[in-house]
Amino acid sequence: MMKEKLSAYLHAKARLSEDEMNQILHAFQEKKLRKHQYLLQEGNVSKQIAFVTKGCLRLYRVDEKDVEHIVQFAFEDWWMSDRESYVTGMPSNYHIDAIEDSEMLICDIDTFNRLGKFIQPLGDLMQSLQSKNFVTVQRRINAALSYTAEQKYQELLTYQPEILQRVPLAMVASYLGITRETLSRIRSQANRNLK
Amino acid sequence: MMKEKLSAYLHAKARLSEDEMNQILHAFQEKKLRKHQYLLQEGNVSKQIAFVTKGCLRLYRVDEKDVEHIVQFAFEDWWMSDRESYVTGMPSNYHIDAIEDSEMLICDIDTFNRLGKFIQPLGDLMQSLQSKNFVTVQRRINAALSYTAEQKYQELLTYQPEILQRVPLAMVASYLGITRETLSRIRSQANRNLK
DNA sequence: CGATTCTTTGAAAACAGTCAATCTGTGTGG
DNA sequence: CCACACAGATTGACTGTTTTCAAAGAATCG
Repeated sequence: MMKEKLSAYLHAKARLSEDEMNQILHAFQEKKLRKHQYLLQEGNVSKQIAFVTKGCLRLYRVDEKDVEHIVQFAFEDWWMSDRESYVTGMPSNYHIDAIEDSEMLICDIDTFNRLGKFIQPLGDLMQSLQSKNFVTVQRRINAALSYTAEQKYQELLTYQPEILQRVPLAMVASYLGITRETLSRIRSQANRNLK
Repeated sequence: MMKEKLSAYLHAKARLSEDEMNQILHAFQEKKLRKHQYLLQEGNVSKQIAFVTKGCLRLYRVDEKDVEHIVQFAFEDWWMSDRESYVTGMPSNYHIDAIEDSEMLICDIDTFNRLGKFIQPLGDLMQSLQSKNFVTVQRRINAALSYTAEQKYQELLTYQPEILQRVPLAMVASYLGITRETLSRIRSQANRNLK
């Protein structure tokens, strides 16, 4: 069931032979998390990549004052990993947990990279995802550095409305780098302006 | 002279045969820019990648109020391109110009990618640079979203002091997403605390 | 219901931005 | 060698936005 989802996803995005597809699917393991359960805890070195088939994961950092800062969400058909920890080989500064009951497929990153190297279409797909991700991230930097709270909210509405529809507002605020109170005020003001 | 710099750089970072090295060097063209001259202007589609051999380039966006927001600097031995415009194929929202008299080698991105695909060590190098860049960028997002102006400055001191040593403070401020006045006040206060 | 969890609202405080003036250093032309 | 212009940096007073803290109001779930 989970593997069928990944298979459908890969089928839609890359041209793979039956053999290649099986190789890839074979490398993944199923995993389920209930709401609030962890995939990764701070202090561990992360060597896994997850493909979400159901639910939603979040990647976040906790600062000195115990405030959470969400870096990324991952819904169905999205990939999630702590790339920073993987790249640096250092223990992770991040947590990954499920914000809904979720199902995912897990693969060791080294294994996955090897697959990407030997199976061209998979490598190309990953390359292209990285590029798209880069654009998202760059937009995010721009927003964080130069937008007001209100502009950040508008940008989210424009480019990632699915987040707003799916995630508690307190987490949206954390993702935007503002407080929940500020987000709440912006929204109520935006509503008033509509009328 | 410029090509020797690139050659030395590649030699240090990747194992390339003489033939491969020549292929790569051959794809690049020399270019010089005086201070304030443009490599890329907003509204164009960018298809080039630059390897800086001397001086310093900056990539920046200009907002509705004509305020500049610097996304990235590139000193000697750094790469610079407007990846967003390349990935999306849309006209660029960014400018690239020289903030010192600079020299660089230019290559068409498609050509360069093709080289990376056929010359494994080059592809691997680029992959690894992307990964490192990813970590930098992620740190930048964290800083932008959750740090005070002072913390951002401290982070820059720790992780990218070369920027501080090289670039006018007004540009440092723009890179940090704060005003030059605020940066100035932070610095004078930091000095006072030292005594 | 009762108990979390999530969201909203209000008032005060902190932080950074804006505007305007001044200061500093560097280089150029007389 | 001086004077002036210019770019960059600093300072002060004021304004505005966002955070903080505290409390209360919805919504959801067993």
